[in-house]
Amino acid sequence: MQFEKTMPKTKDTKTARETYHHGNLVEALVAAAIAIVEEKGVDNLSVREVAKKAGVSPGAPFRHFSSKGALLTAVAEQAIHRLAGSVEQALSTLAADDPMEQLRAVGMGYLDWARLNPTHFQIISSRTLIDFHGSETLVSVNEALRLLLGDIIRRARDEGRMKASLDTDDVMLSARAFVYGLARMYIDGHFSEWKVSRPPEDAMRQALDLFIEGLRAAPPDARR
Amino acid sequence: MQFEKTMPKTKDTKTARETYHHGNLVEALVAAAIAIVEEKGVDNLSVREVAKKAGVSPGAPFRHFSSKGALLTAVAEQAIHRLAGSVEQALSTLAADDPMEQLRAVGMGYLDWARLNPTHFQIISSRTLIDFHGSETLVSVNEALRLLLGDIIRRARDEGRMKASLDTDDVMLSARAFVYGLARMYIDGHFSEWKVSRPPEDAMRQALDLFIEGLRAAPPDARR
DNA sequence: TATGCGATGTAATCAATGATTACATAATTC
DNA sequence: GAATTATGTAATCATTGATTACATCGCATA
Repeated sequence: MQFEKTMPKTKDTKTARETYHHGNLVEALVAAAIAIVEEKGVDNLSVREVAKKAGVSPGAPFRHFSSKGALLTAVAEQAIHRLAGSVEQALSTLAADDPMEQLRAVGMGYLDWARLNPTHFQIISSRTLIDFHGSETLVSVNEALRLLLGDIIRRARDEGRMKASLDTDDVMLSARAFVYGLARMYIDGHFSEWKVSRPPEDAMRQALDLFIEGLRAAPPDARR
Repeated sequence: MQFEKTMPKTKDTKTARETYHHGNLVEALVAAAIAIVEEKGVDNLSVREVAKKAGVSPGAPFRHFSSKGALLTAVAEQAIHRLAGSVEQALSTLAADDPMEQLRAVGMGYLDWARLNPTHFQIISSRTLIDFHGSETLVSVNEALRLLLGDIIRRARDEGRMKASLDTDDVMLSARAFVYGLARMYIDGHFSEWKVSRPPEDAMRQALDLFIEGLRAAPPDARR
């Protein structure tokens, strides 16, 4: 949580910290970075300000993070766990064991998190701000989510709930592209240009439903 | 005279200048910015380097562009025209007057251009790098593309080629999100993580087909 | 408990960059 | 040909990421 040194300082050239050593600077830096990023966006984040917010000198963060990117990567690692949590949570609320419903839940869990955590979504989606492939955490959590999606799609197909003509890999890529595109359109500020007047979450849900309906197999007794 | 030493002797670059005034600095700056952006990415573009490439002092660009963003906006204005051209070109190659085919053509025109012009796509998609809404050109060309898509979708629906249950606005948003997501996944470097082993253009075409098939109405005599 | 060494933070500094201002020079207009 | 405007230069500033030399702490070990 917060430290007492963030309180108004009586002497501004020295920090109000009692000890020379911070105690837990790594966590404090990540927390400060998150706060700043949420307040002013990723583009307006400087290591100096992070250091200032944590109450240390401008060079201190570099003892723990070799670069600004490394600091943001730590932020991303925390973020992707929360994204995965949002997806799992959405899945867990389902009553029936229906793969098409699971597909929808995964999509909405992803979209909800992106909508509510736009700057974090931006960070974990970037491959220039952070060192994605250099982070075991980022790679593995991302892969777990991908495999989860693959399992659901495969099951939907095997159970005849999805068009048999569809290839699993194609559906995986398409589904990911679709939610990624929706999330990024929202975050990048394209919704206004596309006259999305409804609340974003409604528009996203409606669009997701449209996509999923396009995958669905006709019910077996649909002939007349 | 100072500027003589800034001129590369016997060099073939077009940055050499004999006169104090450049002559056409605005165009030269945009061209230089494009070259640098394509070579080193948007993130590594500095106004200084643009100025250097154009053979002028670091401050000169600010006589013509009030900020780095204004310069990039000019680049974006040129880019969006080329994007629109790619879409129109794709449409013009169609033989039959089939709205579903037109939908596919628009999508592929968009995706092809994004794939072949990744950094330009990034620029025109950004709302922080450039002043999108402050540019009449960007807004109007974007809107024209949106209206074009709307017309095609409406016609597909009216002609019974698309599921009657679908709302035009929903299809528009979904279609845009889908191609935007594909393009950004590719440009942001997500394809490798999603095990897209085929050539990107093939994967994109396959995915686009999948999406469009999901919209298509069953042929009237499809019952058995 | 004393001490020595590695870990952690500070201060000073560098280079790159976006941007501003005062000034110099060219081009244009009358 | 002089005055005016447009255009480019030079100098400078503030911010920032990053490095280095140094100060300080605190923990392990004897």
